[in-house]
Amino acid sequence: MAKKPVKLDDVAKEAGVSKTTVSRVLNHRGYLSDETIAKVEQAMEKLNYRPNAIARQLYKQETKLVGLIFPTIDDPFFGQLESALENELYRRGYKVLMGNSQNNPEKERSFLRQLLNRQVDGLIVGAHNQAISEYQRTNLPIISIEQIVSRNVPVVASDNYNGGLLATQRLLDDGCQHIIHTNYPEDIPTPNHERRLAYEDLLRKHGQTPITYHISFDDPVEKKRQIIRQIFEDHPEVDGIFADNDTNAGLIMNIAGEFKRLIPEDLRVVGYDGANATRILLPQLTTIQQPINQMAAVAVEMLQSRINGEKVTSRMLPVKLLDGGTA
Amino acid sequence: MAKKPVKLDDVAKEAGVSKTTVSRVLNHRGYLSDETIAKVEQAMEKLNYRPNAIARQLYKQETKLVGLIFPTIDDPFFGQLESALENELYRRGYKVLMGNSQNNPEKERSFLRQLLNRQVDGLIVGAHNQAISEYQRTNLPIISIEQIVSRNVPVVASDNYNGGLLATQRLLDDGCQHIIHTNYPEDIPTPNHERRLAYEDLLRKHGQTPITYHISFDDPVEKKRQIIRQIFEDHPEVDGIFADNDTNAGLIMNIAGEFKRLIPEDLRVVGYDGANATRILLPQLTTIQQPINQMAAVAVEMLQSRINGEKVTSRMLPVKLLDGGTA
DNA sequence: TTCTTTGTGTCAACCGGTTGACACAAAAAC
DNA sequence: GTTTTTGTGTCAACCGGTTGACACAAAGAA
Repeated sequence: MAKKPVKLDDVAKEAGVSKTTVSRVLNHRGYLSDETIAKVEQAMEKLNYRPNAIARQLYKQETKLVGLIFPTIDDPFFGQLESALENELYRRGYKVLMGNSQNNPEKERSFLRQLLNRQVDGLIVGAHNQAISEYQRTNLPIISIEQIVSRNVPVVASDNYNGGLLATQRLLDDGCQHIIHTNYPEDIPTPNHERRLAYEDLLRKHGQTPITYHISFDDPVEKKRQIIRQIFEDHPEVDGIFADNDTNAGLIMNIAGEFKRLIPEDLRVVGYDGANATRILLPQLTTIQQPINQMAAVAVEMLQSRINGEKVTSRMLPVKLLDGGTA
Repeated sequence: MAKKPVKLDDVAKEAGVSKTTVSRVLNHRGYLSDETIAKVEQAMEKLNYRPNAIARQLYKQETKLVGLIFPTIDDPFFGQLESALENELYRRGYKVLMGNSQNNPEKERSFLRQLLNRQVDGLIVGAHNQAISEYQRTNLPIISIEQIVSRNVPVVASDNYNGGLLATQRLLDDGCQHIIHTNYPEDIPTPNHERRLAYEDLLRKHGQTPITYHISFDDPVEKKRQIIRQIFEDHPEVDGIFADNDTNAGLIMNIAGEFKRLIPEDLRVVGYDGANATRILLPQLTTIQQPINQMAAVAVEMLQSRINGEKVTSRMLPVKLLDGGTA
């Protein structure tokens, strides 16, 4: 039952030529007579020959594989991002090795270590874990998205500071007097953190006191809901919320209902991300839209350059405010 | 600049032993003295040695990679499904090669052809394209999810017929007189199609005329919206809709607003899937929940069995109705 | 003392492709 | 009629690990 797979040699024997000739037919190189090509192709067809990709990779020293390391894929933002990355990479002949770190440093490290063993030609990462030393001492081409990984890894990010300004300004323009912000609980300078800085800077300039609640990206939903309820309990006067992502904005809108707040009459909400899936399910949400597909395209382009041995520098892309009805 | 990567031989030389010994240290096999082990490990550390995974794969004839072929990953259902699959596979020591067919048969075929070249140890597929002959003539272990691929590929599906019954029954119990269904436009017997059959059977049993509108999964959103508007225009009397997925249910709820229908007073809606992301953004939606994580676990378990050379048979998992407020 | 057994490590073949070097015949140039 | 060019194909080394077969020394058994 377990018949051995057909190999190059078998085809060569069947066609009455040498391995080299078959390989040449396969790769269209060197001089071949039409007659020989036909013979070889018939033999391949007859034996249903499939070349062993691993053997080729070993010799060529390239796998045409790119690893993606992100926290999860079950999320509107990351789903769209990885989907766009896969598309761009496929166009350039790369396939994708996907690793979800789940914000588990152990898993991320183990994953990384394996990919570093010449399993991939490059890496695009956006996982939240810092300080994984493996990122430093490798010369595998790496690009990071919306995340600072290491000094020598170029970053693709959207203009988070301006996004924070746009969102906060909109709430101010709406006349909100008590604007609260939710953000990811980190004091380290991630791009996301810029959103908070913009919010705080602008709010202070307008004489309001910034208040930021921390919601971990990977907390279970129920915990997120708890924190949001806490906002309404601690600050019943709140009349504007700038959420650091659309999922949280969605939760806020639901819980506002629990507290009998009408949106946008009693409470205005601005989200962040503007991913496809949330645009479809929550079209009424006003949000800051990141150019997700463009970020993917740029990241892949940069990675390709690095694989080609060129130097690249970090890039920042513009965001825009998308009008729904919630602010 | 382009310093050659360190190889097994270099480590052997550094430690003053043979390749075999280093390989043994690496794989913990055979008799080794503590002294030798220490010497070798020091040498590996000093040279920052990383074993070449490709070379190992070539000899071992296994890659510890599993390919996933699905229409897209930018979708609540598929996002959660692939996320769960990745998790389960990782637990068993497999990494994931992701391919989004985008319902592009060309891409799916090309992808498949490449993976078949001994790039992966197995495949889990849920792409919508039928009749890709490559699926037939390979003896690579394959499991399919919610999709019929080929006679010899076992399927993991949820109980779609019962899901259709539950949804339709709920609308009937609510007293709906004019129930419409949306489904994917295929006449071939996919598991999804069972939802429609259940709807039609049950509706006829209650003396109502089944009406099904077709919405392609991969249509652009605007087209989907058009079709839904058409429903309200063609059938202003509609008072219940059973959507074949939650995204469509979300669109229906939005467009119901355009037509001044209140939910659930004027119109009741039942969705399908109950994925995490939609549960968070649309908690008010009544829907049929597929056991997505469990389906992933079962699929991986089945795949592992097939890789081990055991026979497996298709499995069907139960669904349940989740109460929101829309029906 | 001689014959196992156990510990330690080396040799060389192997996995399945790719390719530079080279052989040889036929056609073209001198 | 040589010499050069062009077309066609083969040989053998190589990519970087893994492992069965085997050599040899030291310890234990007969």
